[in-house]
Amino acid sequence: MRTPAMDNQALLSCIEKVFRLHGYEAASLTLISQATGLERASLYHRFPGGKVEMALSVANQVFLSFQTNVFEVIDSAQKTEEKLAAIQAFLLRFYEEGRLSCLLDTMSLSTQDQSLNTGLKQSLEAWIAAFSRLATELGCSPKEAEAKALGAIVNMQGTLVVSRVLKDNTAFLASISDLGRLLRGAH
Amino acid sequence: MRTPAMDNQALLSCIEKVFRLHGYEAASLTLISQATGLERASLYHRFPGGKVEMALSVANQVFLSFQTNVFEVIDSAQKTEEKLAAIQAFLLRFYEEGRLSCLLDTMSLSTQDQSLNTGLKQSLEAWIAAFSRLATELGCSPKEAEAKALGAIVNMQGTLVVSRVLKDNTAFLASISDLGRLLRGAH
DNA sequence: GTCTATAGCTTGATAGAC
DNA sequence: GTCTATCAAGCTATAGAC
Repeated sequence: MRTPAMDNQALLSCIEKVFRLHGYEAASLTLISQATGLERASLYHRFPGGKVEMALSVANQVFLSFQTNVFEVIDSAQKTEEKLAAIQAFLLRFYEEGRLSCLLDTMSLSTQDQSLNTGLKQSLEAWIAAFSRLATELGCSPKEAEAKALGAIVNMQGTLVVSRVLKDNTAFLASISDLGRLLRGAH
Repeated sequence: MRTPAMDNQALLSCIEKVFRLHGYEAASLTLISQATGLERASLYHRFPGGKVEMALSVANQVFLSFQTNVFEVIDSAQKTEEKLAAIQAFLLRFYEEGRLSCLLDTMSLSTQDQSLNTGLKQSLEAWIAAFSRLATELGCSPKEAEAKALGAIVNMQGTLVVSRVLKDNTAFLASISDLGRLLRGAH
C-alpha cells in the first residue's frame, strides 16, 4: 500500500470541477485523468464503480459541503444577518463568482442513473427546506417562506445559466447580493 | 435524387429534441439516427458538416421560431395583453410545459465550437432586447425594462432547471403565468 | 496505490452500392 | 437520398507489473 498521491477530498474536488464544466457525458475519464494527474486505471482503484461512482461521490461531497456551509449555518445560533453573509460568501466561492456551473444543472441531463437523479433531487429539496427556514427567520410566513426560498434558488440557477451563455457574471453577482431581499418577507 | 424521407424542418425538430434532452455531447449520432429514423450516413448527406452543423442548424431553427413567435409578436400592432398571451402560449408549447430543457442551457456546456457559443449568446441577447421592448410597453422606464426582461428570462431558465431536477413542472408553469407581472413596471 | 498495456465497444465520419 | 459496410479515434473498463 503506497501512500496516495492525493487525499480523497482533493481528488473529488478536481473531479467535481470537470463534471461542473463539461456535464456528465462529456466528462470523459481522459479529462478527469488530466485534471487529477492520475492515470485512468488509478481512478478505477479509487472508484471501482467507475464513472458513475465518481459522479455519485462528487454529488455527495458537494451535498456535505452545502450541509456544512449552508444548512448548518442556517440552523446555528448566529445572528440572522451573519448567517446570510456567511452563506453569500460561500456561494460566491462555490460558484466561482458565477463562472462555474451548478452540478444540479450539469448532471441532471439524461443521466439514466436513478440513484444520481434521486440524489440531486433530494439535495435540491434539502436546499429549499433550509432556505425556507432562513426566510421564516427573515419575517416570512411559513407558506411565503417556501415560495421565497424556491424563488431565491431559481434566481441563482437562472443567473448561472444566463451568465454562462453571455460569458458575463453580472447577473449572478446581483443574484447573490439580492439574496437577503429575495428571502425577506413582505412588509 | 430520391424524394427526402422527411422535410428539413421536421428533421431538425427531431434533432432539436435530442439536443434538448441530452445536451450536445451526449446527443450521439446513434440517438439522433433513432429519433429521426435516418441512418447515420444519411444524416451526413443532409448535414455534410456532421454533428456541429446539426447543432448550428437546430440553434438557427429555434432562433427563427423565437423570431416569429416572440420577437415579431412583440413588434406587431396587437394589443399588449394579446401579445403577452400569445407569447405565453408559445413558450408553454415550446418548453412542453417545463418538461423539455432550453437549448441555451443544454448546448452551452464546453462546446468548444466558437460559432455555436456566439450564436447562443446572440440569441439570448435578442431575447432580452425583445422582452425589454415589451416591458417598456408594460410601463417600465428604459433602464427598468432591461432589468425586468433579464429577470423574466432568468426566472424561466431557473425554473426549467429546478423543474427538471425535481421532476415537477409547477415552478415553470408559475413562471409563465407570472410573465406579465415579471415584466410590468413598478407602480 | 500507481502505472503500462490492452480489451471491447461506441463514437463521429467516409466510401460506394442502389 | 438512403442504405450497408467500414474506418480511425475515442470511450469505459480490466489485467497485471512494480
